[in-house]
Amino acid sequence: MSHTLGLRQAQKQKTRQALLDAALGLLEEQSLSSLGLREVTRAVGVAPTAFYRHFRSIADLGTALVEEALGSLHPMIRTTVSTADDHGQRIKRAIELIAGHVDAYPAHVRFIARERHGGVQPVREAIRDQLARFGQEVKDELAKDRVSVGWSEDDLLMLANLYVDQMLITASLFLEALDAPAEERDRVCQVAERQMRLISIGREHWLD
Amino acid sequence: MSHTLGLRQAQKQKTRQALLDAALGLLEEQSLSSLGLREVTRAVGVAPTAFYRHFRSIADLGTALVEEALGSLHPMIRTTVSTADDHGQRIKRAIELIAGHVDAYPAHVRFIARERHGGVQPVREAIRDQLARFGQEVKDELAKDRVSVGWSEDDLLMLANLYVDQMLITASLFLEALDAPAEERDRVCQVAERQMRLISIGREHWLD
DNA sequence: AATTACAGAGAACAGTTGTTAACTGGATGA
DNA sequence: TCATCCAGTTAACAACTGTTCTCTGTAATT
Repeated sequence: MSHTLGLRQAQKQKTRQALLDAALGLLEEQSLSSLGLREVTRAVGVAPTAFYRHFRSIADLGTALVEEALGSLHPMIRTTVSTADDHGQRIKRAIELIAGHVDAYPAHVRFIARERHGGVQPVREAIRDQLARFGQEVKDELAKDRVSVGWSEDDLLMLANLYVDQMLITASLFLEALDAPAEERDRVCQVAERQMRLISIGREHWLD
Repeated sequence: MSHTLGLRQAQKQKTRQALLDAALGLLEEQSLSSLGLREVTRAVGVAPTAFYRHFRSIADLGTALVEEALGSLHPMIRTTVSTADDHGQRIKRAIELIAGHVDAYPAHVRFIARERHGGVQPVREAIRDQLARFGQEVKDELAKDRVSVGWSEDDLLMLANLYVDQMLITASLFLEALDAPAEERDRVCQVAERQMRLISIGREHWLD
């Protein structure tokens, strides 16, 4: 089942990706609900009507961006949470992984943080669904840990979602500190690590 | 120093408030960066140009909304955190207070959640400043607690900000559950309470 | 009673927006 | 080779945007 994707489809996917990239760029200084279809096509250098060959609407493009930003992140999360080494080290690695991801894909992170509570319903729902998946996956990994014996399913999911939210908060802080001096970035790093540690301590004493 | 506010100024403040209210209403299904000046004046029933008598721009109106939504909340937070009774009861009261506030001012809460990471810089900064104030105030109250002896200033502020973020997350969850059946709302309530309790447990064992 | 200040109205401006329809030209499959 | 498909173009549409300038009526001041 090889699909070598003829010249036709290849070019189509190329402009589709160009539209997504241009939109993501424009969204650094505005929200999705104010992003214009013509604005996007103009940035790509293509006729406004060409937009409809790829997306029904801006909201549709938005949900595609959600998939692009979060879809490929699931394996990353799983391995990070599951890898079992020293507790303190694990937290440090998680924080560094978040920092690295924000460095590599700042626009994607900004988009998710911005549109999670943004003005476009379908996009909010797409993000909510993805984050719920993250929650389930983190829960599954936590369940394997020996610290989790005696925990109810509900409590495991509660903790998993707490971790997921905390990751997003941390990512957002790193984003704000992107152009800040190194000392500021270090400070954010330390605060994030301590918050994560405090939650983990709460986890260890949950059943007392 | 009495200022009985002549007829003139009284009427002006009235339309100003009408503009704020109309904007807040329109923002339930879009973001600030897509809110139009004419849209707001039309909703109030006033000429577009009248807008400039009250605000320089939509961003300016946005920062006024931030003040309206968060400015009067400081005393509420202080007393809630400071009141010293049974630990479990304190958390329950805090959650109920958040739920009540979301019920009473859903549009304000939505506005803050949406524009905290939204596309309008001055508004983001206004919200960030207010939340930083909340963090400081919570820290001040936490410092008075006997559980806080031996804590560094940095760690106290770290914890305070963790609480503040958690309050916002909780408020946002209540908002999503506003039109949901009572059982769903109860579920949200219980999850929020447990997350808050887990953080508090982490706090108690922080110095181990 | 006469003058000033000023909230709001009205009209006009150059640009912008989403969406429609009909069209073009090169890749695709028979 | 020829007919078909379809990504992208062109042109046009009514509706909308923020902002300027000028004007009006009435409250506030003298």
